[in-house]
Amino acid sequence: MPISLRQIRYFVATAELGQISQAAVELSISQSAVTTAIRELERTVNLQLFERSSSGMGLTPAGREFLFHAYEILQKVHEATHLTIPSGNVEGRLVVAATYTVIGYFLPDHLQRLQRAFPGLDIQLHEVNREAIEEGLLDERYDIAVLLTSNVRDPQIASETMMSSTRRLWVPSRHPFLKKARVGLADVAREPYIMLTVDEAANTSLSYWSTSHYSPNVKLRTSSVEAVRSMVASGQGVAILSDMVYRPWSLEGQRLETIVLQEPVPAMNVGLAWARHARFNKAMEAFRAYFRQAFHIPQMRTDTSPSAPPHLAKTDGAG
Amino acid sequence: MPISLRQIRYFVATAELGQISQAAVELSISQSAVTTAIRELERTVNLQLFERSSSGMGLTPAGREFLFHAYEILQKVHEATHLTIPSGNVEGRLVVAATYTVIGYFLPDHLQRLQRAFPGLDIQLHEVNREAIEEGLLDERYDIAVLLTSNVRDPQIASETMMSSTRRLWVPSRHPFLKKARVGLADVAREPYIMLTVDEAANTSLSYWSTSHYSPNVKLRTSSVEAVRSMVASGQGVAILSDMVYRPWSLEGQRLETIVLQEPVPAMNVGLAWARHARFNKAMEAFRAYFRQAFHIPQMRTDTSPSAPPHLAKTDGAG
DNA sequence: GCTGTAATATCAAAAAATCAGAAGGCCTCG
DNA sequence: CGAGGCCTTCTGATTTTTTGATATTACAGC
Repeated sequence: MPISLRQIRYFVATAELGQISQAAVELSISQSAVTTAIRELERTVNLQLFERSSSGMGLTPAGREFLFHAYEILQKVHEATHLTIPSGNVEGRLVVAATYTVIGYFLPDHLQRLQRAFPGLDIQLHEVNREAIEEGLLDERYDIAVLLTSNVRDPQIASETMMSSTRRLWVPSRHPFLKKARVGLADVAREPYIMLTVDEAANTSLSYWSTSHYSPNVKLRTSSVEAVRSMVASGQGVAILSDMVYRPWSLEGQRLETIVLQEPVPAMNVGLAWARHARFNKAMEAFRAYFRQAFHIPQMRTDTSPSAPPHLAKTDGAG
Repeated sequence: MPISLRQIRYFVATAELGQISQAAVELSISQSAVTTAIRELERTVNLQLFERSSSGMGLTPAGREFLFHAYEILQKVHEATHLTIPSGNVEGRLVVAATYTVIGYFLPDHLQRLQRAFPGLDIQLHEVNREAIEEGLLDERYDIAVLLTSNVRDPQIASETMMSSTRRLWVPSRHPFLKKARVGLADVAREPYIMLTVDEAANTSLSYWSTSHYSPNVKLRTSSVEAVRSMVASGQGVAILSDMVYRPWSLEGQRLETIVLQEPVPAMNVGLAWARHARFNKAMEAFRAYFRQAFHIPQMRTDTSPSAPPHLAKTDGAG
């Protein structure tokens, strides 16, 4: 018999609360219903997920593994049931420039979704650095760009931040830092440090470390967020990571805590940029509209496209 | 009302077959059951997923997006229901060395799963290059290593390949190459090329390109597999990618084909390595057993641990 | 313009899954 | 050794899902 989401939901509630009876209260159903659902679940996956005791239900190793997958499933289901689909049927070519790190760690999913949302849109992606992007936008070689907006210099370039994620210190649970009133870079400098080498993190790190008088004691550099998480969780070091890599749930045995540092650490801002003088065509509007909805930025009216966005009209009436 | 996996399964079948009646046959249930399930699904996600016509059901853009998510959900469910859990309760520390690329693109998931499977196992991960790994294994500074096994040189190092994935040429559908009897590097050299910069792909590429007399016409270098897929699918270039990044389903509008190249292109081999003289302790056995089961390599008996693996005993009786 | 065909939609009854509540067993703690 | 938690099992009630028959719609051929 195939499993159901109902079973997964009951399983997760029980795993989190450690007791079927508690889970039943949480789920507002009877406790026997939960018992049966879990029994059937165990039977169909052919694994013992819980250790039964008089004090409740404790996860077995198999159960922990299953819980992890269960979270992933529920996460995907949530995503699927909360789709916001950009409307319209845009045709045409859009020449997009993006920086290396944005292409690597930010764009991929969005490119896929854009392709699905606008099958008629032909997105030509170019990987160039910030300077070349600014030039290219003004030259009209690129229609629009995706980059770290805090780095944009040229006043003729307009930009809009889509995602800003603050950076925090990640430590294993029971780490002494958690008992301190305040933790600063001076403290961090004395700990082994796991450095993430994506998204200019390494460069940005250097910038904020250099303004302090300390430097991180780098134990390992890696481009894998998961590796950083694993290593921090297992007590091999600490890291300063942006909230972008936040996971909505933590897992037993995967104990991570975050601390806001005493010193201000710059946030990571990713967003769009375009030439102020540019006219927004349908493709550009669609691209922008997609990102606005993806990051829950209030939509603007799209009645009179092609048109320059309102706040551009102020500085450049040639829309 | 929350959605159910049943609805998702019916939705997927209908989306794939284009007709509710066909899907009903495929699912061995009545047509009206499918109709109802899909109607309810559309109602709860509040999206029109299909365009109804007298010829059947065509996906709307929202439907295509949902289908993508539906596949992900079913994929996760499949994973969750087919867990193979390494047994045992291993305690202790394991010092693991791995190369940069392996840490970045191969280990993360496995590290997580290992942590869950063996909560008592304290994995100390070190990122070092191949040479240092070989030295470190012989010095007993590292217990075991994960690396590209084809690169291992020292005969005192034993290795075991876990995953071998061949590289193929990826082209958009309707590409002229698909009509050719044979495609070689000479042909590829004339096409814009999207180069993936992970897993030593760039280096390896150079090695097989250099043995030919051609060189790729690199249009874009990126570390994102998804970006490569997007760009190849939208006709912006071709790429030579390993099967490791294979996705079990393709999506309309995401049309990719693969071609085996005329010239032999080296496969990518990832695996474990250890010093031949090393005794396998419980932690090492567990580590190895985990990977063996993860990649469906026949299990060996683990009765008399600690012990050297059988094929080592031949060359080194000091097990 | 019929008309046949092939598709989805609708509806009431039947079947299946799920649920609540009660009874029972096991364990722990006082 | 008894009370209180907790999980399990059982039964009948309830809800969901399926079925099978019956519209309804669009299209193609005559």
